[in-house]
Amino acid sequence: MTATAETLRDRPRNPRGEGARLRDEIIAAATELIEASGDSTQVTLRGVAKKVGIAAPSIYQHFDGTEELKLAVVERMFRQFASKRHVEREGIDDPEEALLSGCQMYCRFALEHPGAYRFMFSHESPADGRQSATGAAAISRLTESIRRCQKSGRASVLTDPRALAAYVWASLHGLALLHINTPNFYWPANLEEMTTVTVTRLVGLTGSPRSGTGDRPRKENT
Amino acid sequence: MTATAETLRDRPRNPRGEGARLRDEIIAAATELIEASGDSTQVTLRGVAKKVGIAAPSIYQHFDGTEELKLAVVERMFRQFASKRHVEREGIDDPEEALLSGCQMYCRFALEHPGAYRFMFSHESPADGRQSATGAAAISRLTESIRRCQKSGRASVLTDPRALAAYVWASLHGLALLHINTPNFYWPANLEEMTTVTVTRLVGLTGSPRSGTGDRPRKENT
DNA sequence: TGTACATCAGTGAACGCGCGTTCACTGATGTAC
DNA sequence: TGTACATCAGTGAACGCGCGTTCACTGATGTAC
Repeated sequence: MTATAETLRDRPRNPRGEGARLRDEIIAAATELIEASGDSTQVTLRGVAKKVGIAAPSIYQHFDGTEELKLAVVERMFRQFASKRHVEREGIDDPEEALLSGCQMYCRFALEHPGAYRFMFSHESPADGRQSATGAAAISRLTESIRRCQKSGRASVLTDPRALAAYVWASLHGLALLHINTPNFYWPANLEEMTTVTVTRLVGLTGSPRSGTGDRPRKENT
Repeated sequence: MTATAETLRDRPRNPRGEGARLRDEIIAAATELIEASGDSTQVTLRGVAKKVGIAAPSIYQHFDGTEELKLAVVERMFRQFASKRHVEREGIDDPEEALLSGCQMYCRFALEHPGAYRFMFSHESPADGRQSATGAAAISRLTESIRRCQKSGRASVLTDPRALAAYVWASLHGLALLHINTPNFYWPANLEEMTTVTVTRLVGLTGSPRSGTGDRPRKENT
């Protein structure tokens, strides 16, 4: 099989002045590799080049090296994540529903992009600075959402909303990651339900008027 | 520096009949490498051999290859973990205190062995089978501990203890892992305190007679 | 007591592989005169 | 309108590296006769 050669021949070179297009293709290919493996060590310049259909050295016209490429990948992932959240939050007025919906979205993203999620929050992620920027935005949104629940009397006001946001984030991270990494564990419920229960208890939600997601036992197995 | 050569010369060969000793040395070296990096890709046969002070092919007398070595490392880590838990649980009668103490121990282990912990529960961990054996034991101990709290009237009985154990485990995992991976995040409290609050809320502890770790706000920042 | 042999605990050289990175290059396209 | 030149978007060969893995080996020690 001369797959590489074929691929190389297949790809038409970008028109003059639009060489930057390749940058996006490279990031996309690297993202796919990470999504597929969940492991950033799989992202090699040669591997990415092969996937894009270019020669490995061509990457150097757009990235200084592997680290810079990985950084770009993580940035893109966080942007995707943020835009997804933006779409999701449209048209939910009820504070409790909004909070739970945001948390569900978080976990759904993790489950739908396990490789990406794993990488975004791993110690390998080169996005320490960027991550805290985008991450800080997400956390402050979560904080706001919790504060709204408290103000409307739907949540316990005993704990500072900023602190609660950290508790919620940490727990959801564990839930999502373990569901991804050890799906064969005997989970008492699916990720969505566990998210609801966890957030409800941590934040002390008093129960939404429409669904009553309070402390009652759900479909958990006995 | 001829460090490698020196190391090789330094190591005396094991007496006849005790070649198996090397096996332990190899596992120990691999464990150190993982603890240092938290990344199993750093565990290479050549790297381990160098650390032990032997030639790389010598490893093949004890392990079939990298995967088998990693499996042995994870097994050892879980054994260490279990023995630590065993020591910890001595002499605590109060059910609530016992539960919280066990959870603290879990998180402390994670914080003290970040690389090991990260690897044990990562998707790279080759211990899918073994992990669920040792892991199942840990979970059933946790379940028992929660059940005892419920029986003594210290915890909400609204949820099945087995389900609660899963909730607790997942949340602690997230807490521990994020404290390890993103220590620079603005955490509202240290890991110990967050563990107490999280477990208390998830399990619905009613407050121990001696310390009152209930829903009251702790030293969280506002 | 001596000696041939088997076993044990490793070694050292070599292989092919994929990797990051460098370097000089190619060929198409726009632009100044 | 023609042509020399600059720029752009890449390429292909080559390098040194560390890796897993193989192979035949070495030298010490126990054991059978």
